[in-house]
Amino acid sequence: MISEGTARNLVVRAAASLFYARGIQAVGMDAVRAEAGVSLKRIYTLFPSKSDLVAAVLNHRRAQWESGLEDAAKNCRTPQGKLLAIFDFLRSWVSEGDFRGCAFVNAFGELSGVSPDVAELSRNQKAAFREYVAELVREAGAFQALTDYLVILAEGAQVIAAIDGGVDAVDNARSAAEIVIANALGEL
Amino acid sequence: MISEGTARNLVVRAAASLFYARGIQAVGMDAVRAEAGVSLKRIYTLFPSKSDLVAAVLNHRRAQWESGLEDAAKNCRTPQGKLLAIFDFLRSWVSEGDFRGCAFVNAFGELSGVSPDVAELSRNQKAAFREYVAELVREAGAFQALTDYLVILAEGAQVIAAIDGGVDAVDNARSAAEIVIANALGEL
DNA sequence: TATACTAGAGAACGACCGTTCTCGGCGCAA
DNA sequence: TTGCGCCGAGAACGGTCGTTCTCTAGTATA
Repeated sequence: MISEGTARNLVVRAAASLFYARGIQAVGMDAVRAEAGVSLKRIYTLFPSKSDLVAAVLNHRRAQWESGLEDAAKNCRTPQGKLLAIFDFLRSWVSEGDFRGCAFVNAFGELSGVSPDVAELSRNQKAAFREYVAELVREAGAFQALTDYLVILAEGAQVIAAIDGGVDAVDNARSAAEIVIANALGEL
Repeated sequence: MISEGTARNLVVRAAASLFYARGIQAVGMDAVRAEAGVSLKRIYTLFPSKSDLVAAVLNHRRAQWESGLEDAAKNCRTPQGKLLAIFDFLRSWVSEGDFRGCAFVNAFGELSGVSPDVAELSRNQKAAFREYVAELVREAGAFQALTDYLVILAEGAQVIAAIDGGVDAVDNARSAAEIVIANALGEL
């Protein structure tokens, strides 16, 4: 039999993929069962309700996002480079083909009106991303407003890339980021 | 009895408000009936299915967005002023209190995976907004990449404002817009 | 081998939703 | 006044979903 940890992973990954592709409410627990290859009974011992599974999926997404960001920043030496690496990471993610926007933005739009938990998880993820950017902006010695400029560009790029279906928005956001970074460092 | 046109308006406005507040799938047709004060039978003669009502709501949202944009631009003489007026319009909308992001972005995140119609209506709205910005950028004599910078800032501001629940993101986006506009006009 | 336990497959259950139908009442034409 | 047609209220229907239950089969232990 599959170990508990493995089963949990299978379920979270299957649910993450299905929720992301079709929306959360459009995916029934039976579809998760079929995709994960884990029985309904098992799923319900791992996650007492669908809401708990949704929360686990969002936590999984957040971990993915954060490790992706750090991987992209790893090879950059300067804070400015790490800030621009955000857009390199976005570019590779958007290029994967099944890109459909930020999972937190989608979940927030679909469920924040009826699920305070989803709303809070989304808020937390955005706050954590903002703090990640803020720290880099401090290291770069730029004024703090740059933080919000870059966060807004990154979120806007994801929205437009999802709806337009191309990678152009990310490249454009990166160009705009270069402009506001240069401006914030007094290089213009 | 209520005239057909009036009933149609009542239904679309009620549905727009409920869909926006709670998400589309979370709102049943019976809730629309209660909010609009129009019988289910009547609703189904006006809109053959819920999908048709969703499409009507999105068209209504698009008209609202476009007239709001034009109202905000009306008092501005220069193209640059009209471009910045986008963020003034966003500011007043976000400040209304029940703001929960762009209805098209929310609908896209919730339904684009299962409804090509919703996906297309969202794409069309974003394309129209982009064209509105592009025309102003042409009039301003700036290079065309500015169009995408501003569109991305506007969308990002809406996402962050929705999740954070404040108006700051819009003000920050406006500041960033001023920087990229000045840059595009060679004023830096 | 016999037994007790466990897990999976899938049926079952209750709730809800989109959509249609029924029924009772109101207005209107002759 | 009488019949006719339209309307709203709400019941009804078929389907789906989240969640639980049943039944069967396999396994480990004594």
